[in-house]
Amino acid sequence: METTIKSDRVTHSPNRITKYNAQEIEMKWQSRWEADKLYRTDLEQTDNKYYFVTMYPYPSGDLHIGHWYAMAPSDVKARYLRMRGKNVFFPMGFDAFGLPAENAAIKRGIHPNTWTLQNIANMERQMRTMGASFDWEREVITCDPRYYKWNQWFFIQMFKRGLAYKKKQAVDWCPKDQTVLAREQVVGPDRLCERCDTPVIKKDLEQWFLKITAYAEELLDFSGIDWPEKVKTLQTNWIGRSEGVQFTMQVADRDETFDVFTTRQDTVFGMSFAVLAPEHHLVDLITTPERRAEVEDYVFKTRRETEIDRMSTEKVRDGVFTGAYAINPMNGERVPIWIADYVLTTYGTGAIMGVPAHDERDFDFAKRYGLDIHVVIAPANWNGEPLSAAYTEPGTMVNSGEFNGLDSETAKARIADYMEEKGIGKSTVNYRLRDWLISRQRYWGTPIPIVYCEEHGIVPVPEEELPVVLPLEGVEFQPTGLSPLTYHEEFPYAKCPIDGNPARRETDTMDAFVDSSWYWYGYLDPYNAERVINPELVKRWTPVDQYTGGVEHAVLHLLYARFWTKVMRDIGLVQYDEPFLKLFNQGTILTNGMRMSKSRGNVVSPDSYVESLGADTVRVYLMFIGPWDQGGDWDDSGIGGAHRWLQRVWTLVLDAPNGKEKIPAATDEQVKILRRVMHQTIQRVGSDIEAFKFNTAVAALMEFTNALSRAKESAWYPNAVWGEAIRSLLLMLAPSAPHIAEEMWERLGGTYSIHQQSWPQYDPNAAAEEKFTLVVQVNGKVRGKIELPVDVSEEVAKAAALNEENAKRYLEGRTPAQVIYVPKKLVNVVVR
RNA sequence: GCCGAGGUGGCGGAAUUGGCAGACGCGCAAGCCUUAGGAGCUUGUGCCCAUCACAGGGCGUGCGGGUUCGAGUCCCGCUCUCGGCACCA
Repeated sequence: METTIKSDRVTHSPNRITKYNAQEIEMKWQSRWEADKLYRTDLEQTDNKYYFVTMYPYPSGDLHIGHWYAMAPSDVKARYLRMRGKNVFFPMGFDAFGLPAENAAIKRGIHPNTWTLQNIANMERQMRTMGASFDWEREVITCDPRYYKWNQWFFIQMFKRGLAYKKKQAVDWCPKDQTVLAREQVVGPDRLCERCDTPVIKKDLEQWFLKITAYAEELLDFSGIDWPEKVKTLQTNWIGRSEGVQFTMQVADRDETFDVFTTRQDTVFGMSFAVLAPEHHLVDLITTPERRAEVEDYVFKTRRETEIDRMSTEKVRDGVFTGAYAINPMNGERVPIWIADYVLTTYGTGAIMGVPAHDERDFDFAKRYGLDIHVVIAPANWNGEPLSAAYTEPGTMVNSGEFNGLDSETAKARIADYMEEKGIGKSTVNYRLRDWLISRQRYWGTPIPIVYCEEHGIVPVPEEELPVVLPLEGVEFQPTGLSPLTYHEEFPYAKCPIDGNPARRETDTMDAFVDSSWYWYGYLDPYNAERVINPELVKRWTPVDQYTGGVEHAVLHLLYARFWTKVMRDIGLVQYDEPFLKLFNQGTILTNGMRMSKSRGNVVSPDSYVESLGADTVRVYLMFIGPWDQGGDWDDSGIGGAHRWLQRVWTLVLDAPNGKEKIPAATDEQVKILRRVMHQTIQRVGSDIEAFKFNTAVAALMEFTNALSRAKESAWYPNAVWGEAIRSLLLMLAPSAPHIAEEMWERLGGTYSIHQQSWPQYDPNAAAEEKFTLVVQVNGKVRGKIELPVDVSEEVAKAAALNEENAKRYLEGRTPAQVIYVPKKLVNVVVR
């Protein structure tokens, strides 16, 4: 030990050191790192590769505090992993197609391309002020033809495989944005447009879909990926798998049949009516002349209702009788066929069996129209009285022919088998998931590479002619309900790739979620003209090791991305099933409980904080305010605390001795304690960052700073010991506050760059405590505390506890009934 | 209605397998320093009682029960907040 070395070290003298000037330091290091290409990843070097992606932003114009909240902690983790020896690839790009650009064009007369590129330039500048370690050389901007060319290529591959198809159906239309939307982009019970909160309406339109439903079953399988339960649940519910049977019903006295789907085949003997969706094709055919007027009125009414504001829709279950009857295939009974809008065309077969006794909706409907209610599953202790509500629980089968007496769960399986045997129906799985509608009647997106020929119909553009370039000139942006490209002078006029005759080009563009479905493959080989992906790099670097982003994309981007990768697998581009091995969802920063958005005008800019306090302070504060996955309302009242801490670190590290006041040399014990705290901190900070617990990682660093300050005031430490502690502090600070850490590192004579150093080595022996505080409880209440060596025996600990002054007062005259000993924790003395 | 997450000081939030509740920070208070400070430093700070005493005591993690030597943590029943879904047969 070197504790005998004389000290001339003294308490601090803040006047002697340079003031912490965040702006100056940050600008200096940002340009240095950039000049030195510090964060350019060597993709050829794949030992210890780690592909870390954080969701790329939409270039709305300004990087707000919410972007920082998403990106800065990701950057911290990327930096940390590099120090742990990983070859981290941490790219960034822009989700550059989409509506806001076009809306800006309409509102302010600026071209969407200009608007987008200006915004990107500004946001890149802002991201640099954050000090993020993105590899900008692999940037991808999705509105670049060299990128969206491959969207078109993918589309054609899917078209060839039947995974992209065009179909006319009732789709969701946003009247404000004048375009259709995917089912996933219609939110909440009021069915609002995801972008502009306008209630959507239904329109019958011919649109392009991607057949995501072909992967429904596979998308339910999350094995092999480490994703938050929440996202898995959201996706699972969204896909909405249900098992049941589909069986055929004969229309009485007619040569027509229709299929129904049910998950409750055990209740089939209780059917007392059948219901078709008003849009069902049979409605017109089977309606009897005397019912026709009423039926047509109802059909007209429902069609109108879907087009008016859905908010006013009350869930009244009404419908009308068609006059026709159907035969229950299980017992030959005739049941009336009704139509009602509570039956949806878009799910199952668009027709149901009505079993009022065992389905709430059917019960309401039957009550309203005086239809029969047959109980076929007896509740416990039921003795034949009418039900006051539908009984939907399992029970004993009654009035069900040969299935009587079985419990309904068993009967479910038996009846399914029976139906299969008799050819009545078959076991079926239904999903709520719909195919992904990707057509958009807007300009700023990837043109769909299709040509319509009078002779040959729908013809894909040959791959060698890609990209179909989105024209930048000669476009009127006013939305008309048709794509602005429709009115372009040249764009719509094409030649049929087969016969060369004049043909019409598809003028709709693709949903921007197509762009984001594969962009991380693009980073590995941006804008390659020859091939969609670089197979070598994709093989070596993907799947992505860690993905971070907001949970709002759970059933949008994150579902589409999984689908896309599975398609890529089936095309032979990748050899695995899932794009992102690990996912972490950070929370959202709100203002007054509301999401930040430019349109709401409630965005908080980090720029003024960066200017006055520095990027390092903002980064640290964002990490510190709470658990990363929690988010919360923006409140800057504590940001001064983060700044003060960095200031204290600055002083602690750089304060030079001035030789005036002597303080004692540290004892062996003090040195040991200092090193112990250091190693405990190394352990804590590392495991916290690993677990994305940035708030407690910062807290641990603050505690370490406090411990060092106290140590420095009370004793002089030998250079080796003190230097090691300070260096560890800086190394651990480096991912969180990269600029100030680099500056102090340089001033201490450290090798450039601190960001290329290794994370300090954790030594469990050095971290181990020698003593612990034994808590002495009497009847479970804390009555005293004793310091004891960690290896104390149970007997000694118990004896010490029983002898503790304050505890003794509670034990006076009484014999302990029981003495509980928890090693290294406590002794609880139980008295009666 | 269904599914999911969550209720801890004045505030943001800490708390392996049940074992010192309130780490860290904000705010607040007192003191120091300063020509001044919305700067900096030191100390204190869950609530209540008590006290010369950093003697002590009572209460305390949304509410009500339970299990246990011991519960923020486990179990049962409520309640409130937030997020998602919403006639899915």
